[in-house]
Amino acid sequence: MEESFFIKVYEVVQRIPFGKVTSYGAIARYLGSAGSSRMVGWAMNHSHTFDPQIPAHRVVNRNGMLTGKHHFGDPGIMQQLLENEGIQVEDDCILDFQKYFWDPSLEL
DNA sequence: TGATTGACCAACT
DNA sequence: CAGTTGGCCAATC
Repeated sequence: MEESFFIKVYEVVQRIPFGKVTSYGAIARYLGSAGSSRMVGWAMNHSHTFDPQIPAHRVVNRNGMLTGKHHFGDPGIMQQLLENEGIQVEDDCILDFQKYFWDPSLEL
């Protein structure tokens, strides 16, 4: 199966357990290219095109900041989804980010 | 078809 | 210490 880079991104994101989050760089690095972290964000932008059920809200930047919240249709949706999973979010930043951080390279 | 951008990260100046 | 640049892959102009 010759899956493209962004296809693999979707696979990883879909495997993020409930109540957990990860970062763009972590996924990109797990795939073998730390520089492709931008592609991860781009892939999330079109995630609904591939599969609208992709939990893109569980993917944040390295600082745990909800940088892509604007791409969920309306700002605030991303925070609502995270809080719905028991994750505390304040000022567009995840509290105890390390506690909820899920590294694909550790699980996969 | 070449150049630019994109929800980032890390290193260098 | 803060600003800039390089890097990666794919899509859009």
